[in-house]
Amino acid sequence: MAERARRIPEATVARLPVYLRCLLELAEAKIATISSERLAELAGVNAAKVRKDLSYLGSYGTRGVGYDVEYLLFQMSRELGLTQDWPVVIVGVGNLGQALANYGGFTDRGFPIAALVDADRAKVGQKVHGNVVRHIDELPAIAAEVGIAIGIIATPAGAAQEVADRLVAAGIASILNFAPAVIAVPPSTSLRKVDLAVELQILSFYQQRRSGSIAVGPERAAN
Amino acid sequence: MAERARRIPEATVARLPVYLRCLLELAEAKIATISSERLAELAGVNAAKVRKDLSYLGSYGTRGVGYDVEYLLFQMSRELGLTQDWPVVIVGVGNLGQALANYGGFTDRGFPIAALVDADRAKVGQKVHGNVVRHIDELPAIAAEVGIAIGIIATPAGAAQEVADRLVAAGIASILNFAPAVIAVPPSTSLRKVDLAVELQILSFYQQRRSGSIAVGPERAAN
DNA sequence: TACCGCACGTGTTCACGTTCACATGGTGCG
DNA sequence: CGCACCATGTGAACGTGAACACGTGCGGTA
Repeated sequence: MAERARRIPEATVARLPVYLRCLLELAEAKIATISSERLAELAGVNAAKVRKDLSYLGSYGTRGVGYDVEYLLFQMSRELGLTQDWPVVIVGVGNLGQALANYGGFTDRGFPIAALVDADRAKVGQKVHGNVVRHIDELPAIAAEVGIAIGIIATPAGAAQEVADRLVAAGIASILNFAPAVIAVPPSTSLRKVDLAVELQILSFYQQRRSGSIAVGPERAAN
Repeated sequence: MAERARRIPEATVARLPVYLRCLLELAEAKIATISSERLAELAGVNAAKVRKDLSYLGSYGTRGVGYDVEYLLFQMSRELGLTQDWPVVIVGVGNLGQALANYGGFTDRGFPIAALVDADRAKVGQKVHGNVVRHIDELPAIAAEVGIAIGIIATPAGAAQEVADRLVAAGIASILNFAPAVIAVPPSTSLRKVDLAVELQILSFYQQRRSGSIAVGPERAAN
């Protein structure tokens, strides 16, 4: 609602949720104030980066003192859009899809699983973690019913692009892709991907290097 | 074995597995030769980046023609260390751990699940996807038995750091962390993380921006 | 009320990765 | 045998993000 015109670098956006989690832990431990140095330690980055990242949100710290945990939590939640729930639909009720549905960590953090859909009519009607599986053809109807914000693709690679197209057509503008495939979406849609095989292959690369010759490696995760 | 002294940028390493997957598809379709432009399209990047990335591996292309799919596949597999299997241990046999064990996609791609361990003795002895769950205290013994290369942390956040310490102590130098927690490892250890909640919160940020004011968003995933 | 110390906020410097544009050299045709 | 075409490989420009260092302002103390 305010004049939120300031641009936040993508790299910073990716770190905000990590800070948020640290702040939640601090709040739970009844710690009222935190310095950039200490927060940096918890988040596994350096202090200068923390200060710069937080400065994009506004000047919420107090010089000579640090940041008020509760206040920063509030501001950050607001900025990340976590003051409201964002209903999620999971497409694909195979191994991964079911695991995600059963995970539970989503609903807790403001991402309730509003629907499960699958292309296989044999799976339609099954109950997974309290949700009935519906057919993917119903996607537009479901999206309209409950205002679904985010679609999670948990299908085999071959189906991923078509599912993405359907999600976009249903008006869903945020997609998280678990399928091992590159998919294209319009510029107005946000797309993120999680590919387990890719992660393992990256680890394999450095492992290989370590065994083969003089040690070279990335010490820190680069998400 | 060779004088593999050239340094490959981390960003490039993260893209190699994607190229690899595209090449596998091409090989399956009996396509013998591929241009950087076409490969770029498949991988969802631009052609210049493809050429630069591939040039780090060596000069494996032919000017005026393109890249030989089979040959490039071979060279890339070698570079990524995929000519051998890398046994994996999954720590934590909860929802996520079981899903990963059942997934199957790992073994196919050269990352056989060699062991499952958990701290909960009630779970020890259970069978998951053909593997018997063993106690985490046995980790050093298991690691020595089969040469385990990679450890996957699928525990709750609270246990993650201790598990990481134990993996490192057992001589495992590559870790993939699914727990929603920041963990520290020695510089000689490779660490990558996958955090589902973080991914959703990043999507939430852009979704929020889109609803609130003039549309701003990252069109492409940035892994 | 004035001074001192401390931690934030930020302008600057530096390194990395991306993009561009073109020289290079291989292929095939006439 | 030579020429024209074409896609690779790469140096250089550009942009973004990381690291640094210091100015700034607030709180505490005497």
